[in-house]
Amino acid sequence: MTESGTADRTRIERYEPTAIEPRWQARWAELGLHRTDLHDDRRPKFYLLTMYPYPSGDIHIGHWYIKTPTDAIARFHRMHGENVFLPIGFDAFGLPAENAAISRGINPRAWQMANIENMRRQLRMMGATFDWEAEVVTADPEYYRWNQWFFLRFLEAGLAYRATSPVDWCPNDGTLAREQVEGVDRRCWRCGAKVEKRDLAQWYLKVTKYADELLDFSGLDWPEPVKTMQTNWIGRSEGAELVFTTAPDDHQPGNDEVRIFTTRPDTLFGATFMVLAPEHPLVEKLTRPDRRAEVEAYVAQARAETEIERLSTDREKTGVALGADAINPINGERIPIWIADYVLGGYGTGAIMAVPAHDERDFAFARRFELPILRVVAAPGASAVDAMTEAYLAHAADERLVNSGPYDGMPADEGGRAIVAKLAGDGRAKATVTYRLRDWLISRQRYWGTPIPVIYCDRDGIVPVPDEDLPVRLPDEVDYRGSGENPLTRDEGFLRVDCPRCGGTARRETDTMDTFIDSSWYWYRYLSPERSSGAVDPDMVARWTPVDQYTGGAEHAVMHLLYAREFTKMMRDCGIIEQSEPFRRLFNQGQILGADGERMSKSRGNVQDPDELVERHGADTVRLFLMFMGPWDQGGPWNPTGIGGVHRFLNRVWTVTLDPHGRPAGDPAEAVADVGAAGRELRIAAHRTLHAVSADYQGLRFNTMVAKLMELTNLLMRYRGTVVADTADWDEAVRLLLLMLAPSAPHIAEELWSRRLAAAGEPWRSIHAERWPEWDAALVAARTVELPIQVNGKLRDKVELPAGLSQAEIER
RNA sequence: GCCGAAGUGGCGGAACGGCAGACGCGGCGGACUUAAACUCCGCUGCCCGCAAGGGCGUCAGGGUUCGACUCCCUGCUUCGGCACCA
Repeated sequence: MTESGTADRTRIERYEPTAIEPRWQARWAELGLHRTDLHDDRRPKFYLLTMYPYPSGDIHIGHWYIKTPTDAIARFHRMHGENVFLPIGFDAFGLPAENAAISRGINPRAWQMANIENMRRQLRMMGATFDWEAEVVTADPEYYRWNQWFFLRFLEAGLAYRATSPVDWCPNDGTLAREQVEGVDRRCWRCGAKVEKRDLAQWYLKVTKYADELLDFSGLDWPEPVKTMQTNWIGRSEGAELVFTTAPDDHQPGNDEVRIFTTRPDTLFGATFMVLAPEHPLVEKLTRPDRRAEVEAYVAQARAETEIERLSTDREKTGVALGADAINPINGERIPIWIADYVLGGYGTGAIMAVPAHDERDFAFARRFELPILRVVAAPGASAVDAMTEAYLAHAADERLVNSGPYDGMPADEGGRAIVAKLAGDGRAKATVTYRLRDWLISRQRYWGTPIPVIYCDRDGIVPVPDEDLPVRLPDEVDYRGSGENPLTRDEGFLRVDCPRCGGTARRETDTMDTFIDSSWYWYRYLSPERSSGAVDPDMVARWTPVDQYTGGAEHAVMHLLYAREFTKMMRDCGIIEQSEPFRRLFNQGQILGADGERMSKSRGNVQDPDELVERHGADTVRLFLMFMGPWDQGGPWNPTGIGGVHRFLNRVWTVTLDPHGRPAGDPAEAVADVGAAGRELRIAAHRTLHAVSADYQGLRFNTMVAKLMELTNLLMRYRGTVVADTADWDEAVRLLLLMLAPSAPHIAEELWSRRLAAAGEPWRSIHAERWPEWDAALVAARTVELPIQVNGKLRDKVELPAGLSQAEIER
């Protein structure tokens, strides 16, 4: 390289990314650079997973933002001698395809497959090293049959069940899981329509069984916000279940048990009324005849309540008295029973004891309906009888029980325990734990999903489809005219089936599964996508999982990322795998918004098409620009202003590599006084850059990684065309620069590497098969430290001192 | 309301408790060019000053420290999540 430079300094080839990128992509495909031998156990494995895309049609720059740094991670780890597996697939079931099919009158499968074909092409343009051999497409019967198979295993294990209860219902998507209802005004996560309640028989997965286990994140390197969100979502709450009984009156005999959940058993003496959820099973029985009309009207209103604006939690409380009383188990006092929508049917026992003195909501309710408020907890010195203007919630260590009979004067905590202990004696109390987390409702009244493999027989009831009859295929030719109602419900060919037990005429379940089922295990399938004898290959799963690094958006913190953990635990409990957690390290990259700061969407017209950028600047520039924009977890509005700077940087890399001796007209080359010192400066800079860049790659800090490569390149530019460019130091710096650039800008690095090899007369070898270089620790360590001398916080002077001095020596 | 994250030049953003503003964009000036583009070089936080130099600066206010963008407290703003969870 060094001697050839002088010969041809005036006319080096220009950097033309579009000329070199397709060539190297083809070459890598030929070489199988991306392909992973999953059976190779001589090298440490690195399972790198990126959330598989939904094939919505076109890729936008947001896909690149997720995927190209992920490819850089893959290449970085390969250069460390690891056996990296970076698979890709498509999340092909789901509503958008079905809607598109309805509006265009084409089959969702055909539409989806065309989209996938297009996305494959666009993904390849990134120059990313996805292992396409491992691809899965969830709408493929050979994939979704295993969804059905899992469902049957869960059914056998008692982890799947059918129940009728009020469910969240979206007019477009049908039923939704609880996580899929968003916001105060309760809208569908996917289509934004308002969600209502409906009573329906639906299939559930018993994920609440894992509530406690899901709270344990030990051994997982996950972002704190995601762990916090999941923890809050699971909502563990310790307290006690207390049993009240109904008092007899003229209209009913009483003595029914009403179980309530409370976190404050210490306030039991302060319970001045009781509130049931409107849907509580005892409402009907307890309602006094003269209250019936009002109660029924309230229940009906509560049922429809999601259609009414629920603008804030501090809207005025509503409720109705049933006209019956309950008996407080601790003191035998009669208190009135009300129903109110602020008590939720699905949480705890659907009933509460109301202690207005010590609960904000109960306080507001008591004020509104003029119910008594009795203080039972007070700080020392506070009056036990004064009128309260707000609920007293404080939980100070020195507060004492008052108005609580024999428990007066006890510290609140201790009093609570004593009350529970007392009532526990005759079975009227027990310490319990309640969770916010609900079982996962997986039934969807949609066509484009995995059919739930059960059959309804008049004689045998619910009959699971036998394993050998899987998959239950989704018919391709269906009539999906109309309002979007599930066409399976009128597809006779699909519906009619013989009962596997009695052989009689039976009907198939027409609901399909939540598509989050598909995404709850796809990374296990990547390990054996063709396997027909089972959903997953247990040996491969044992060897390759948990996933070492997962990358994707944070928007699924309590959806996909929670479902995935739940599903893994269910698979484990069915003996399918041994793992308990799917993803060891998680990174949530930010989201690229449109230039207007809104989510990119075709309808807003703010979508940035990457093809266009690639055509103009090349894939390497686009990749690097996305990494350079800012911290990867940050995202932000799309602003391409700086992309030229990144392109110029790559141009300079091109120039210092191919034309070290050139000097552009107009650039006053300075004479280098001391070549040795300059070379040493270059060497130190190169090794320090390597040290820092390695750490940045490891920590996924790509923006500073690129900045450091720019700095090194700028330094090389300074010595370009001087005698320094003839030194071995220069040559080494360029070599390190290319190696460090290789994971992020793989095409230009490969091109320049090959030219260097050719110039040196060495046989070609891909830069991506090179080992990541090692830095010289002596060069990285600072020889001297500049110590600022400050007086009263102001900089007065600086001294250069050798590193590693003791404090006493410095002070001297 | 509760939980979480974040507030640094004109802009995107850097900074183990130790020279705030790396790197890039934009801007200004210059070289090259018949000219322009490209490329290259220099300057570019704000204020005062011809200059040397000085003052002020990391949302606001307190605190810890020889020293705070960084740690602690209080408040404000923005973004994300939750939504009466007893």
